[in-house]
Amino acid sequence: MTSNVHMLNKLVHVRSFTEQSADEQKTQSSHLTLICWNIDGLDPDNVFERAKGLLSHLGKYRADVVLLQELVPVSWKILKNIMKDYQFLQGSEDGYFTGILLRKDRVQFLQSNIVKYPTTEMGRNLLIAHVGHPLCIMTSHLESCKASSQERLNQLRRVWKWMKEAPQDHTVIFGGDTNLRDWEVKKLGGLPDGISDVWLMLGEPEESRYTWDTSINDNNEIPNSIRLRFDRLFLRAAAEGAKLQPESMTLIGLEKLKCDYFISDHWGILCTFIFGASEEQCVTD
Amino acid sequence: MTSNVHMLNKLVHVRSFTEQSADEQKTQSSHLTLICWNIDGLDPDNVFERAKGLLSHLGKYRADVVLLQELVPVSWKILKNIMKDYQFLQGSEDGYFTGILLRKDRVQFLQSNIVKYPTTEMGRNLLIAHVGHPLCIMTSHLESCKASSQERLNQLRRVWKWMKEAPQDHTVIFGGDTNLRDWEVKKLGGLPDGISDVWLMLGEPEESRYTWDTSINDNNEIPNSIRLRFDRLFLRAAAEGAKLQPESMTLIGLEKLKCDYFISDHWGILCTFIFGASEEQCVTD
DNA sequence: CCCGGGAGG
DNA sequence: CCCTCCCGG
Repeated sequence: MTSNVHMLNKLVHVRSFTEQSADEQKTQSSHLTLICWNIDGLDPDNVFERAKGLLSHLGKYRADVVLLQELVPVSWKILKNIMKDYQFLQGSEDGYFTGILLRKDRVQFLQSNIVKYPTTEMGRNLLIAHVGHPLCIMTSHLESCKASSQERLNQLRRVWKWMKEAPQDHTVIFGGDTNLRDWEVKKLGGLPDGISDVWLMLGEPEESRYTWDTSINDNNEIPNSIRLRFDRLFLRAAAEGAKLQPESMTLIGLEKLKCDYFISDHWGILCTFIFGASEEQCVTD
Repeated sequence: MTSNVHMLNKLVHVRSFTEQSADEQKTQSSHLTLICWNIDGLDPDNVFERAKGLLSHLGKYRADVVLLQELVPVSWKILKNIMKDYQFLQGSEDGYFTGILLRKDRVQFLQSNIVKYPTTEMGRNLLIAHVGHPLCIMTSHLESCKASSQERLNQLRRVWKWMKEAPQDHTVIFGGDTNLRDWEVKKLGGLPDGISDVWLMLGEPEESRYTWDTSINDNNEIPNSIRLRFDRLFLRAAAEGAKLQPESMTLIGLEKLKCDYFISDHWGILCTFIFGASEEQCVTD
């Protein structure tokens, strides 16, 4: 394990994690950037090259907030050893788990919280970080597989409940691998009042619809072409004051590595938000 | 195949199919008796002993109408060769199929009809017989297995439509293996106006609720105890004039054969109806 | 003809 | 982590 970390420290361009581009400085005060990605840490194939690819993306975008799912201890250690300018929060110590990475010079960590799903059979939970602005950042990897729809929807209801009950002065951003099918959200009566799906807010851009797509991604060697929007961001606005508006959403990790694998069987989501006055304020002020 | 029929002709007491009990004569003018049974003709085990058991029951009750599902050509030939006093109508020539058997001295056959289910993947259809009184008799074996719920409900809607649209002077009796779960009927908004579930009309007698019951019936070697009301009778009253009222419903085929098998994995339904004046007539005449 | 799990595509 | 098929319970 330790030698793996050393090897990767050599492989990646550590430089990229400490420098800051001019473009980035230009926008940093008005924007929040976020990456959400299930990195398929359970797949034992081409672990090093895939980790290298992941680090390359994380270093390229230097997002303010990184939400990861299917981390395993070895990948966690690798990231932690290289991304020294991020605060690391993990959903669990062992098995596979989620993580929240907060860029220290951009978001001020205040406190974190782990919420258990009482009936999960896959060890899933909800990881929450309260940070400055104020923001509440959440991630989860909801129960996998079609057959676990009921449990997944239980977990989704719990996520939505926590989003609603977060402090009213906080903007709440949830990002995760929801494993959701559209009919499941419909079954719950659609999104609850006050919670928005960021991809819907952006007008359902077709090019960032499917985050899991076996018509392109053959990491899992699934012969059927199946495309699903498993990975989603939800937003709950703060009650008043400055609001956060989604600005763009693109998918990352779309390129094949030399080993003929993709970084993960999921694409990553790169999303930018813009801090702005609330609509109410625009009208009334 | 032919030798099978000969063997069974020797085995069964053919006598029972031509004699008539005193009790039967007493009630025949006022009552209609019906048997509905999925006889599991696809199960290749103990075919002769099970067929013998079936013939024994059919000879014992000499029902006016017998509705069978999962007949196969060999069982069809056996029954046809022995039950000479019945008119035989079959839903199909090959594979497995449904049949309507009409006791010639009790019900007058007028015409029959086979209605295709356009999207069945299991070759299912609706078999209809118009007989005197006038009655319209229907049977079907709706799409099997939980996974085929959607197709099964399509077929159920079609059955109900045909029941509703039968000539208004006819009483309509449907009996078959519906493979229905209660939640599926609820999903359709319950029984449509004008169509009744005979078991419900009789006050939901607990002892004839489950027609498929692996807690007792081990023909399928299913270790879990699962009880379902797959086999159902529906009734649509004639618009006016004499009505048919359900009187009793009992399950048959509950006893084990010497081979340690039951006749079928389904119990049979034995149902009696009584011809009587309609409620309206009772009040107004 | 139930359910769940495992293999293969 | 898709789906279907098959098998065992």
